Amino acid sequence: MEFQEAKDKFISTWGSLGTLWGINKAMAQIQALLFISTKPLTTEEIMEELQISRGNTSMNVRQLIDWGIVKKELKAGERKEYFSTEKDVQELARIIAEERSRREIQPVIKTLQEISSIKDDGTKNTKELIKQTKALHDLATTANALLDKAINHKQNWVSSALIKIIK
Amino acid sequence: MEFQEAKDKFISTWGSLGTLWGINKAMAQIQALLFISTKPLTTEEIMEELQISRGNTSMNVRQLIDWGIVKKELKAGERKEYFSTEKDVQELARIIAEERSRREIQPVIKTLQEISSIKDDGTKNTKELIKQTKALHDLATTANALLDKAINHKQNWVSSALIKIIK
DNA sequence: TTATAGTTTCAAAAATTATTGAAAGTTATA
DNA sequence: TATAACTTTCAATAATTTTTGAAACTATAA
Repeated sequence: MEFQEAKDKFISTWGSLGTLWGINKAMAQIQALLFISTKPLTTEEIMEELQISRGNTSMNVRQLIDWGIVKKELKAGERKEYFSTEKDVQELARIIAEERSRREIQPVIKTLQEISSIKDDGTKNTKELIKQTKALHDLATTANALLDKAINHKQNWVSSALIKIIK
Repeated sequence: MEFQEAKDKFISTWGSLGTLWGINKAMAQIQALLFISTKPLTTEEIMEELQISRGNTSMNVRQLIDWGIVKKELKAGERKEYFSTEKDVQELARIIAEERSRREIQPVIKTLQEISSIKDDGTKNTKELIKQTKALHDLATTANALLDKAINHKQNWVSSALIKIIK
């Protein structure tokens, strides 16, 4: 496998993974491109490399900035904006986990909480609904706390968590 | 909030969560419906409750069975098939985590492994590609091992893992 | 067998989501 | 303040994904 092939494969693998995570293809591909780039890139360069339109590039770069994964860099004496991504995988994982918790897990926990607090009218169906949503609420809360704890141990959390559990 | 409203809210919350996980809406809603049902349901009942077509119901129930989340039940003297889902949240989480690992994480690990093993031709770009894909490969491998360890501690893994890490 | 009660399949339609591209907007500098 | 260089917006279009529904299929019982 040559460099170009490997690079394309990396970008497309990351791109399709993104879809699975609720991140769109272009957004994931831009991040992938920046992740293996040796220097910050301009909108033009991203468009050229990924063969996507200016509008698409602009919108998705903004979203990556929103997520806190991509940073804008300005070069002295140049009008163009240069973009670069977080290069440290641990930090990248931390940011993604945190955003996902905030955007997805926490709202669900809140809803489960609301549902599980409905008035128990004594019927079998209501009892089952309360019981099962409570169980999910507890699971989600615990899993989220675990994730939260993990992502706040900035350095090497995965390895240290692993060691603790495995042994 | 009354029972019916709570029930609808639960089904739609679970449905939209599913989308985020690469599971389609109907599939997630069927699972949600079964999860709070006090008895196994037939195709007819599912169609009726969720207002979806017969074909849609059939295909998505099959997928849930494939995932190992839903089981078919036959009643003596009846031709109809009844469906029920795993009711224990811990076990449900275990199955979902395991399936996601198998379907998504493991193939990506394999691809990252392939990409990071390309021949180093000494150029800066190749070196960066190798370095970054290796780093991702290591992270994914470790995270996956952690998940694997966790899901194989059938009982109460989340809580016990949490206790170990928090203290 | 044949009728009946059920399930599955799949091409077409509908719904959703992503992408384009050109116009509008912004900002730096001459 | 005018122009050039660049970015953003957004309605229209394209691509993708989901859903439908009717025909094909399967199994049981009379």
